[in-house]
Amino acid sequence: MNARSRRFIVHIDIDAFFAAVETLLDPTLKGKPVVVGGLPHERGVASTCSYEARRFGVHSGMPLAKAHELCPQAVFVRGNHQVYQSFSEAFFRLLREYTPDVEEASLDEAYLDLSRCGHLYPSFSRAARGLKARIERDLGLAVSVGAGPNKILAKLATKKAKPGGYFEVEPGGEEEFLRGLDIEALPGIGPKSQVILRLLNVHRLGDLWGLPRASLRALFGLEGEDLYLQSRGIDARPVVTRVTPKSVSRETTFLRDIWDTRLLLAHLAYLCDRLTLALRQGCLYAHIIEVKARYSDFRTEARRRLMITPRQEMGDVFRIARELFLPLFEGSRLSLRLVGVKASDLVRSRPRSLFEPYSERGERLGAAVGEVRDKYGFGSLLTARERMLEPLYSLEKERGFVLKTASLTR
DNA sequence: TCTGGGGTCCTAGGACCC
DNA sequence: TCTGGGGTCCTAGGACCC
Repeated sequence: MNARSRRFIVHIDIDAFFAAVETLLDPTLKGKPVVVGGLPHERGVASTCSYEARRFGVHSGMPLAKAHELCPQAVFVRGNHQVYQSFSEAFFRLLREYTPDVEEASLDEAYLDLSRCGHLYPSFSRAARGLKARIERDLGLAVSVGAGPNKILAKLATKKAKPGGYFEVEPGGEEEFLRGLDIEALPGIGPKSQVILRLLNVHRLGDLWGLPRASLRALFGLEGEDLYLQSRGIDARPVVTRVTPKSVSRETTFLRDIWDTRLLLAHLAYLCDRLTLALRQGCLYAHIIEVKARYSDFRTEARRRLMITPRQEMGDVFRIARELFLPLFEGSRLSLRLVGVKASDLVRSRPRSLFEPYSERGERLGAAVGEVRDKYGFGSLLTARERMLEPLYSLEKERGFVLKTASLTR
């Protein structure tokens, strides 16, 4: 098969992304264990940690307190998502110079389909290696790159390449490559599925080949079908260049559980404000608004509403969020550790409704508020309700109570 | 150890319709 | 008067990923 007709997928992943950016911004962190996600006494988990921290057994998803216990000398930073966002944008801009067929798998992870660009690259492998070198030079961040005839093989190749390497699964080499991999490596196999598979004495992808398709289907549903195929390196999923996100959400876990309804509503308003800002920036309207509450016992409940007319404005979204939230909260006897709000079933433009006159005033107000905030920061303009949070926030900041988020003043 | 925030996708069950 | 079956929509929740 020549290079022109072969499918060639590249998967690329920035190593320890948030920690790497922090080290770039503050070179004194170089060579030190770095944990991004919060300060050790705060509620939360590590979102990223440097390879130096991993040597102590720290990993992402680990509670901060535990990370501190394992590695007290680590540097703990809260992190700054706006900075990561701008690095991510630069990352994807560079990738799109190589091909328009780029899928944003996350902030720091992408799939590229080079197949359509065969005429540009005499050797796909060389193009992939060149891309890796280019990213590292221009961004100053180490990346791992995997390549293969489809997404699953490219992704697994990247795992093999970590940290900082390049690995390619060549045609014919799939079986040998896959056989010995731990089932944990397969995306989609989380803790729950692992328990089930290990009980069946399935530990490596090769072991999975012994299970009939019907058994996997019975055990895992549609996910089982994927398991059957992906464990054999079969994957027809295309690289998708998505234009519209499926959902947008904002949520906060408080440093201390909250019981005060007024305070909770004020925070809900603040989240709706941030959410609608994101919707406006993306020119998105939501058919579904959902509110989430996590109680002091860690139980989580959500309530959603489907709307015929999609919404974007703060006034509409908050009114609905509040109507969903109050019965949820008042029905429980517990204080809350988390509130969240989510918009989904998103559309690009708002269809005109015959029965609801289009609120030009509301849209213009939203746009104006957005402009001021883009220029002077989110905290430059707050609703009266959000102002309620401010004294409380500054009052208790030193003691590290209530609000972890510094976004109010950002 | 005490459990983030932002996402995607799937499933089960009830309502409703024909 | 005690009753089917299939399809679709909607809600709630959960597994999983980075």
